[in-house]
Amino acid sequence: MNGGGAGVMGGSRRVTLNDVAAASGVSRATVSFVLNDDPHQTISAATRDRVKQAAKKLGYVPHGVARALREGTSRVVVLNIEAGFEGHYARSYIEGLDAELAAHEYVLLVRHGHHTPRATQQVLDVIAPRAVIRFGETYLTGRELDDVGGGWRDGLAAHSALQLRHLVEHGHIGIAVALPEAEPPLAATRLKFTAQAARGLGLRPPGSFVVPPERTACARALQTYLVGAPEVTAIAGFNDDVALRVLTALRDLDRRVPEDMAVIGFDDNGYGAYTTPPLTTVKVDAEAHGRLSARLALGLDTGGLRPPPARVVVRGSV
Amino acid sequence: MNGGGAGVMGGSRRVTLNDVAAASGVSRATVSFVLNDDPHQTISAATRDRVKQAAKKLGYVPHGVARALREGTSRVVVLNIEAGFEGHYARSYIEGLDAELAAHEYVLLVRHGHHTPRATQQVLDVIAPRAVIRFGETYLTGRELDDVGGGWRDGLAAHSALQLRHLVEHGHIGIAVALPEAEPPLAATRLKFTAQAARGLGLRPPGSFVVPPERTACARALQTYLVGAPEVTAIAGFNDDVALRVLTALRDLDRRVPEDMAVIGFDDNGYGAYTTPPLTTVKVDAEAHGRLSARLALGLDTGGLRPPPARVVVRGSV
DNA sequence: AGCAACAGGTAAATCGTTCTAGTGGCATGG
DNA sequence: CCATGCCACTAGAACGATTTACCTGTTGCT
Repeated sequence: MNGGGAGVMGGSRRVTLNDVAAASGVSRATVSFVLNDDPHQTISAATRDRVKQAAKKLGYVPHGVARALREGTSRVVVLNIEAGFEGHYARSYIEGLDAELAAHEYVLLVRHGHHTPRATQQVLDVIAPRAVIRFGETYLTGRELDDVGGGWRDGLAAHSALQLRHLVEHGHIGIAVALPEAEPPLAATRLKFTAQAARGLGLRPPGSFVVPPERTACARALQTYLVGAPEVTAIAGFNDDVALRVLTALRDLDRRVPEDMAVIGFDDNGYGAYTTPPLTTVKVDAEAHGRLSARLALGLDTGGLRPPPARVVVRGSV
Repeated sequence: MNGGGAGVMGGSRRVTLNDVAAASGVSRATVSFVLNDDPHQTISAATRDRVKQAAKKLGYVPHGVARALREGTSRVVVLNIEAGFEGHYARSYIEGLDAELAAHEYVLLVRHGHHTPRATQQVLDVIAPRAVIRFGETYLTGRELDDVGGGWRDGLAAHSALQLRHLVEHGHIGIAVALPEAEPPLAATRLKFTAQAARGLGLRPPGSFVVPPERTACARALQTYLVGAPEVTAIAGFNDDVALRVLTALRDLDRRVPEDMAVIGFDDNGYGAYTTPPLTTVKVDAEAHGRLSARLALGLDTGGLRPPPARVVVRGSV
């Protein structure tokens, strides 16, 4: 541990710009210019080399806090992600975001949970992030995707439509949407999208029902709903969690899937492969979306970044 | 928007200590002393009031970056969490950590994914966090829990033992451990704990097998293993994910659960309630553990914080 | 009176960067 | 010969807090 080579010494004093300046016999300013490749300055090649060598030898690494104080903003991007938005989409989104930011020397930090305005403000004051991304918003609106011509094509709306279309293509007309118990904002939006998609497919807007988490309650809720809606032959889950509960409930009610009732999930969470029958679902690769968010947050060119379309993973439930 | 009342003005200049000082007719230093309740300073009650009033009226909020530069460390704690450690435990751990840190005016930021040393170093340089917690380590060793007399009693070791004990209490002697495909560090440790626990219960160390993610491969692997180990009557999953796959595989192999084979999961992920039979599993409430980590990270007293013991959620699979 | 102790402050250094405003020297042009 | 411009670089002022060292009265005590 703590070998002497390059980099971080254990407890010893920081190597600062001053040290590098002293070691290479120039001023602090010059060092800064060299290391930041300031285009407005002309520095001789010789000096440039000396400075770079010295910096490397001393293991200089800029102090982000000082830099942030001076520049007014740190090289950090914060992602706020509310509880309940986890899932495959979020994971791959974070992955892409992280990778792209890292490529530009930025660090991604994620804030989980329910955020009071006060706490949010504190984050701003404490680390002065370059940008704060609100996962919920981004995901819901797909506005970022709009900016590169995606929008309805690649956003949540498109994915909702894809789910519905798959059911229609398999001959279903009576379709119901299964919603989780508590997720008002997202649920409302997605329901809206689904309704729009239905209109586009020549159907009437699908009805919906809430799936409680408890197993017997779940079966009861489903039965009650189905009694009142005998035309329903397919259920579209708000997400895979809900769809899996529906699958279980149908089994508990002795209805066969997909013969008696088709079920489709949303945002493959990985567990759908292990049920009987396995769950057909919509899978979205959000890695590119994450990268896109990163570039937008940094104000960079989004050059040709086109998220791949979502696709239906056909397993056995429809 | 942007009303004049309390708090954060939209785009206007920051309110600094200087502003407060000017407004209350004292020096910057005095303001700092007052607002930080510096015990080594004596400030008259009158001045104290004036300063506090002015600070409130102007909506002063200390600039964390400047403070971090001066103090050498910011009021941020970073949690590194490697991919593959998600689950109920991690979620509730994060929740507790977040809450406790917030109570002490600290902010929790989470770093996801695979962390190169370089990137990790950058985090340190960029935000100079008060502490960096490595989720994997904390979780594995349970050292923190040791410090309050928990240790083997409340750590991963204890939980592994609990899982095994439940099987033994239900009459099982031939026990096998099901492992995920790729998670070497954690898997090895947990296997070690399980072996120790087995010894403690008078059993020989359980054998283990790997559960591939793909469904048919999964069934094949299980069958192969069981042929070579006919004494096995119960399977302990490394986590719920694995246990659920085992459940599916058993069904695919036409073995009844729990009559022909018992299965128990680990770290209730919520999906176990919806299988047939539903999955019995070990549930750990890590909220308190998170709080504990927070206090330790801040160097505070851990006063009487005792994580509740893990418990077995008995459903139907054993 | 003489002197310490203390209350109630203030000025200025400090953290490590970035960046503006110069500075001295040399070449070019009229 | 002098103005101009460029090259290569430097001094020092920010950024916004904390904190040390010091200052100026007042008391209290002998």
